[in-house]
Amino acid sequence: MSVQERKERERADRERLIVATARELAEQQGWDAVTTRRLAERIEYSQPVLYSHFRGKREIIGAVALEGAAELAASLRAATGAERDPRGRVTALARAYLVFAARNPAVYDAIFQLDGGLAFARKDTPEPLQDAFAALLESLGEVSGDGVHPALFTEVFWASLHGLATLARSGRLPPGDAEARTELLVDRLAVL
Amino acid sequence: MSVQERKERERADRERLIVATARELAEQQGWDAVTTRRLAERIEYSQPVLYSHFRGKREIIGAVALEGAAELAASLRAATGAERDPRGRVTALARAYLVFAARNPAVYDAIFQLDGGLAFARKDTPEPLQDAFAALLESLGEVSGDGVHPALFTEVFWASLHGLATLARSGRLPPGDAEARTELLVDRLAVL
DNA sequence: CTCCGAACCCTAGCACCGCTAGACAAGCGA
DNA sequence: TCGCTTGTCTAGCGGTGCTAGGGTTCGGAG
Repeated sequence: MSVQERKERERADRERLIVATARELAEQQGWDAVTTRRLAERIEYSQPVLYSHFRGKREIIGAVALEGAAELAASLRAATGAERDPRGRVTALARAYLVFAARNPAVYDAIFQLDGGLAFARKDTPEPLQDAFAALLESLGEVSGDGVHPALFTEVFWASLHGLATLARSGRLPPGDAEARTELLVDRLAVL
Repeated sequence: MSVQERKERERADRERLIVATARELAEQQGWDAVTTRRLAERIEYSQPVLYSHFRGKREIIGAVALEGAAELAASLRAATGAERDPRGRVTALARAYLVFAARNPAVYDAIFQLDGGLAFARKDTPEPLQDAFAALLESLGEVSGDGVHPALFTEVFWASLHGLATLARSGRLPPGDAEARTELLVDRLAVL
C-alpha cells in the first residue's frame, strides 16, 4: 500500500504545482500567457499530463479561483476582525476587497471574470466561494438596514465593489479618486 | 473624381458591414466565435481585407464598442427624458442601463469588458464614450447630494450598475432579485 | 532474480487562431 | 489599346487547446 500512497501524494503535489504555476504565470504575464505549452514547460512535464489532472484550461482557472476565493475570505476576515464598530468593519472590508483585487488581478479575474466552470449562487456552489460570500455577509449584514434582507444588501454592496475594482483596473475610471469613491460608497450604502 | 468617390463610398460601406457583422456574430455566438476567418467568410471577402480596414481584431472590437456606446447613450436619454422628477429619472436610468447590458451582452462587453484599444477617462477619449458618461451624468448629477462632486458620484453609481450587470449576467448573482437590487441601489445612493 | 503486465508519460499531430508576404487580376488613365 | 496602379486572394507562419497511440518504466508475482 505504501507505494500507492506515495504515488497519490506525488500526484497531489504535482496538481498543486500546476495550480500554483498557472497562478504565478497569470499574475506575471496575464491569463493570455497561460498556455498549456508554457504551463507544461514550467512544471517540466508534457502537455498531456495537465489533462490527467484537469479536463482542460477552464478547470485550471477554476482551481486557481477556488484557491483565491479562500484567500480573499481570509483577507476580508483579517481586515474586519481588528475593527470595533460596524462602520469601521465595513470600511475595512471595502478597502480590503479592493486591495485584494488590485494586488491579485489574475486571481481576481479567475474568480469573478473568467469562466472557470464553477457554479455560483447555487446549492452546489463550491465551499470556498460560498465562504467568501459569507465573509462579506458577516460584516455587511449588520449595516443592511431595517427591512432589507442582509443577503440582498450584501449582493448590492459586493456588486458595487466589483464594479469599482474592475473598472478601475481596466483604466475606465480615473485613477486618482479611488479612495474618495470607496468612502462615498460606504457612506451611502451602509446604514449606520 | 467620381470614380474615386465611388470607391471611397464602397470602402465605407464595407467597413460598416464588417462592424455590423462582427457585432451580429458576437451577439449570436459570443466574441470567441468572432474569428477573422468566420468574419471574412460572412462578409464574403478574404481575411486580409479586414486588415485593410482595421489593424486587427482589437480594433474591430473597438469599433463595435463605439457604435454601442452611442446607442447606450441614446437609450439612457430616451429612458430618462420621459420622467418628470429626479427620482423617476434615476430609476429609469438604472433600469435602462441594466436592460441594455442584458439585451446586448456582446456589445456591452466590447465597451466595458474587452480590450478594444480605446482610451477611457482621458482627454483623448473617443467622443461616443465621453457622451455615454455625459448621459449618465445628466441624470445622476442632480441627485449626487451636497458637497459631493457630480462626476465622482456618477462614477460610483455607474460602477455599481456595472457590477450588477456583469455579475448577474455571468450567473454570479441569483437571477430572481434583480429588480429588488436595483431599487435598493437607487434608494441608498441617490440623495432625493 | 527474472519477467510479465499495467500504469504512466511523451511524441506527434489535429483543427483552429491572428496575422502577413507575395502572386495575381481587375480596372483606371493615358 | 496598353501600362500601371490598386485591390484582392492564396498560401503560409507561428501559435492555440486538446488528444491518439506508442513506448518506457516500474511494481509485484513466481
